Amino acid sequence: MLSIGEFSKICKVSTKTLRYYDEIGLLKPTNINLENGYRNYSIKQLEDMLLINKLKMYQFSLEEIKELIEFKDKNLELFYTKLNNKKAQIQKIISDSISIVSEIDRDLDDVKNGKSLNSYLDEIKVEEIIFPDMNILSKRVNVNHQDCLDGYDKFFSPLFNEIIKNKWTMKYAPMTIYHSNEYKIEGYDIEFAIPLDKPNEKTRLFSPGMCLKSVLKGSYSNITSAYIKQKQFCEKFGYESTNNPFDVYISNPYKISNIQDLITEIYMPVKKIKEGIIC
Amino acid sequence: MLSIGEFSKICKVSTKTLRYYDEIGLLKPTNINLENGYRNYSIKQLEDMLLINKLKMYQFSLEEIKELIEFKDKNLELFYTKLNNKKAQIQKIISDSISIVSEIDRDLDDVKNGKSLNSYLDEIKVEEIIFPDMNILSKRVNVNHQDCLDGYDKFFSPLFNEIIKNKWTMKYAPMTIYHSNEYKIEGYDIEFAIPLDKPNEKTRLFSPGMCLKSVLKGSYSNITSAYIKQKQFCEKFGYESTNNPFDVYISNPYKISNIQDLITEIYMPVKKIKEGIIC
DNA sequence: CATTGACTTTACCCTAAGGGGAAAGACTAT
DNA sequence: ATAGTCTTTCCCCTTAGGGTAAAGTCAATG
Repeated sequence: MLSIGEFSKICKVSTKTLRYYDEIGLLKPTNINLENGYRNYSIKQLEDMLLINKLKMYQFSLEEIKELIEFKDKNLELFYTKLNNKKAQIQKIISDSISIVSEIDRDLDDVKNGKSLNSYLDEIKVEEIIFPDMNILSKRVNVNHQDCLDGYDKFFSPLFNEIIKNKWTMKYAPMTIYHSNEYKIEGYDIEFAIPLDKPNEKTRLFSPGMCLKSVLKGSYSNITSAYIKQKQFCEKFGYESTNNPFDVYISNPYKISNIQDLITEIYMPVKKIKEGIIC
Repeated sequence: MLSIGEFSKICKVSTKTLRYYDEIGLLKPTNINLENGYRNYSIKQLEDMLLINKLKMYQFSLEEIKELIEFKDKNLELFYTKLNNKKAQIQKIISDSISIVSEIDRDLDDVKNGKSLNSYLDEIKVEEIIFPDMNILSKRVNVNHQDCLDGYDKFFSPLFNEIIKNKWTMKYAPMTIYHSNEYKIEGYDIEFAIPLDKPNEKTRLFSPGMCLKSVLKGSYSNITSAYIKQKQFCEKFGYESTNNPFDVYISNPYKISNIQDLITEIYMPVKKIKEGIIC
């Protein structure tokens, strides 16, 4: 039997940690002295601790490790699957980290050349246009964060299927209209819409009128940059936003191999509030 | 001027987050309505938020981001340095993650073959020996976690220098004797020692006597495995630890390119408490 | 003018994995 | 008996906000 101090010394784990693992039921000492409350660990538990440390290194949470240890002896297949999933997660971290490093490299270059880190904003252009009226077939959905990561394909698919079934004809690229007023973790209220050539009983008229338009190339994650440029444009030239913004997906993300080739149009319906301000 | 909700919508940042950034002083609204306490943000602050999000993606803490934003305009060099350091940190994460993936691969293989995840323990052998008495030149240091990661070179160097200066002769490989009784975050009490061929006024006699010995190949991070095997050996064959464990660094880590080639001997001074138990 | 619904405010409690420290009891050696 | 070490429980702290509640505010509607 080992005292908590001896156990700690051998495993190089603090006594604080051991008491915490006892508390959450991850590694309970084999016996506890009833007289003084001292924890006693068995030699066998050293190996348990070794496994816990290994799984911790693999970035499992303590909750997951608790489950895994239960499954280790009962359900080896599940154990294998979980380990495999974790491997995929870490591989994703690797690829994400590689992207981040290359983005930092671009920024380092900018700093060296005396440019601002936000200088890429200058590449986003804003223009005023009149968006033509459209008859759209649409569906409003509450979209959560995971859905955003998965892509919008699953929300557009039913609409595409209905169009094919009824032999309707698309007139323009698919779009999303943002009805949420605020960013919240639980999700956005998004209308997925496809413009058709003729109205029918399932369509509604979409008539945003005067809009600011920006063209976004590459990942959607830069979309806020376009919003910001449009807001700056509004302030500078005296426009005011009148309605919900919407996006048009010019290129189909599923037919494009390089994310840099993605093209999305960002629209913000506006009205003029001041005339003749030119900067 | 933008209300917190408008600002949130454009930047895709929750109002909760904006209030928190106000609280910690990271992004204070340009003005606050004195009558109702409403926060008002300027269009210019949208870009500040964009920068904050970028730096957050780079895994800077909010505290660091606060500093960085202050330095951005004053001290561009420091900004550049911090960005570069972060890049190095992320590259370290990448290389660590790659090691972890390959280790998971080994484990997946083990699971497939029906082996335990701790099966590598079987490769660590334990034997009983009598460790010869040594005259050691030593220095006791309180070593913290960062020192461990940096390597022990900086603690051995002064000893080597003294040996060279006095033209003494080394008799055996350098070693570390562990005096700490517990693993703590603030550090270990470690004695760095080099055995000399002859005693002198600076040396002390190191006489551990009967020891259990294991040979560890590869990274020191597996050292606890050796401790555990020795503890198991004690229990099985009736030994008891009598003194502080120590390690001998057979191969010089600075002359070895592949970490797998590292050889360290792990010793635990013991006495026999039971005889003739063979399993 | 009153009401309704949307928006905003502050305030309080919660997260994961322990770390730090205090106060009190327990053990061992002198 | 006393000192020094070990161990116990208890309470507060960390990051970057999320969840919820109660209360005040705003704009639009009846």
